[in-house]
Amino acid sequence: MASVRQIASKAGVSIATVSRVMNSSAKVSDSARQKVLDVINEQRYTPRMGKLSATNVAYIFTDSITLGSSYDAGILAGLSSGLEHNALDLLILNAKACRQPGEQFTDVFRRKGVCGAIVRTTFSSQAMTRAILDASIPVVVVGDRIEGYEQYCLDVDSRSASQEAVEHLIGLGHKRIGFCTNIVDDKDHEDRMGGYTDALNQAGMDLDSKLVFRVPATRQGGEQLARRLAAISGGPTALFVADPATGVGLLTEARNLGLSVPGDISVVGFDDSEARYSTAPQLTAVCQDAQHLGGEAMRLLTARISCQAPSPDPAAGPLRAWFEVNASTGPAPTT
Amino acid sequence: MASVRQIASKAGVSIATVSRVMNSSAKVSDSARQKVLDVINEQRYTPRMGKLSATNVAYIFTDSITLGSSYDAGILAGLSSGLEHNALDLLILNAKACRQPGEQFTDVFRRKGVCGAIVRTTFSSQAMTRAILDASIPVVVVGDRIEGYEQYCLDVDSRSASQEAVEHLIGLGHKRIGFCTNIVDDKDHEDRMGGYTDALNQAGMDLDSKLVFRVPATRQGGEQLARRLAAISGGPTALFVADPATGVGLLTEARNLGLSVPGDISVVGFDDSEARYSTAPQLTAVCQDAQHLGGEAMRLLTARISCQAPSPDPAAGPLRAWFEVNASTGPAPTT
DNA sequence: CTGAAAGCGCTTACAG
DNA sequence: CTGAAAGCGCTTACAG
Repeated sequence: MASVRQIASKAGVSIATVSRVMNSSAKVSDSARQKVLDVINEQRYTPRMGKLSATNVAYIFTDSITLGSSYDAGILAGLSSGLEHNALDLLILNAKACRQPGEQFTDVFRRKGVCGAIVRTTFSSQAMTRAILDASIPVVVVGDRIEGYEQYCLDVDSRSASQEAVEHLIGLGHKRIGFCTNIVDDKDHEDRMGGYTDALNQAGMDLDSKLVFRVPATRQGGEQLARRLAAISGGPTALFVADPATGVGLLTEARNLGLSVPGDISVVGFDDSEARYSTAPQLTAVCQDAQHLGGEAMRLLTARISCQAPSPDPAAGPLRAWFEVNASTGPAPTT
Repeated sequence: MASVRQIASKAGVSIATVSRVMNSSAKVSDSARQKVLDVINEQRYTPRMGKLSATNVAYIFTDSITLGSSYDAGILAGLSSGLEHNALDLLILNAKACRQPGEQFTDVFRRKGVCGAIVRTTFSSQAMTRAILDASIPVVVVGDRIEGYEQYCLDVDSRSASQEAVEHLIGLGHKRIGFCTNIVDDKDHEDRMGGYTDALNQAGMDLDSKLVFRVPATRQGGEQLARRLAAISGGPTALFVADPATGVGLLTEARNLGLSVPGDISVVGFDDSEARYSTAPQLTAVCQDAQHLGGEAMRLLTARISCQAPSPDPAAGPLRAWFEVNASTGPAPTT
């Protein structure tokens, strides 16, 4: 609303003095400064124009923002490690909400001082991810692989580790091996499902759609899954759960229900932090390191921002998921 | 470096056309637009002046940024819940690094479009917290209570719940009850230590400084603590561990070392998420809800930003820690 | 220390 | 669609 001119006239000084107060320039008398500050506070004056700086890295969600998950916490921790060294700050953005009517992402990024973006995406919002990729700033996509933009995508391949996990279950004699995934799809979850079907195929086993479950990727989802498993007969004797919180919730509620892991059912979880070590039993899991992923994404992004090493192939040092056997898997029950 | 004028002359158009291209205004021919875009990309042109908007909420660390902890993950999740509704975005800032030479926080906040800040602070940086509080925008402090600014501080009182926890241990017959806290102090940790000493005093027990431990508030710190406990004789038979990750690491490493919890040693942890449910044994703990704290901080801050309900007393609905008995505490060993 | 005036970088009617 | 020119909001020598 207000401008320097109005503030100046209300305060009974010139616009130059208002400007000096705003810029913490020392050469203003205390009395003049006070008059100006009073009017500024009263009018809630904020300059409408000014110097722009683009020193923010955006962590931008094309779907809803889920900062509570271990995946996002890990990524954020990784991202933040590269921040100070580069004098950058981190801005959390919701891609759906951040645009004003008719605005392009280029405009949003300029308006918000964003010089580079990490995109957190899912299948259902690929169009939006493409729109962000077409903005005029460096972008790195995590968790998905967008056709035609492969070099901007940094994902952890968990397909072969997932296959290994299911082969481990097959090797333990399990015949009915289930799979549980999130209610939202992305490339990461497709990989895990792919590893599951690869292992079944290779062993000549059929995919039974009754053994494929979908619950929200939360502790509550895992608890719900445990109750479903306890309620059905002829259910799986082993399960590959493709989300960290789901696996933890499943173990907790299984214990409450008197369902023994791995006695009654073997569980392979998925871990992107170190949750597998604190569960009881410790969770056999396909693992990735979300913090490392965040760190690499930041490294790649800052290199692009400063135009060092255009890095045509980020897959040079691929990020790998691995399979780790702990205590939640065992031989198939002999019925 | 470059300005509209230079871009215009290099592209062979007028500054008006450059401006139109920058603003996605439709009335530019494709050929002119392309010429301008080429020069802009080549020169890496970014406008130096422009419209300012202040729609960011800062989560500002006066110490190092620790986004990996469950406390920060919870707070962020809580903060983000109030974001979209208010058309605000979240900016992570390091108070030490964000100021340019001679700059005040007021200037930083204006430069970065920050209209309100949540301060994440510790004892060692109270001066910086005060400087932030004196900036001209609404501020809420979490985790500490700054003298003279109590109404801007939102902290969870864990003192009485901590006292209750230690009384629980005393009631179980423990005589040597230890306390473990972070290597960095803040009001939250002071509360927990206070509750510990309150309970000892009330029971007529002396504080033994050999039973007070300090390790980094991480899983590794907890593992280190377990090894220290295993190595000494005449150590505590019960322990109140004032940090979430420390308690989890302690349980994990204790199991590795063959130290039985609660058989050999009872452990009361601290939990700000739901970690206590996935440990083995499930952790008896003083609990707070970091996500709820973040949500309340955001509610308070947005009310101040929009000048609704000046809310003179945020303690109206106080945030409370509580004590929860699970399976990691038991009777003192009979030696 | 202060104000009138020039200046900066960008945007926007206006005329063609 | 485009440019010359006026305009906007803020900043900054300059003179006092």
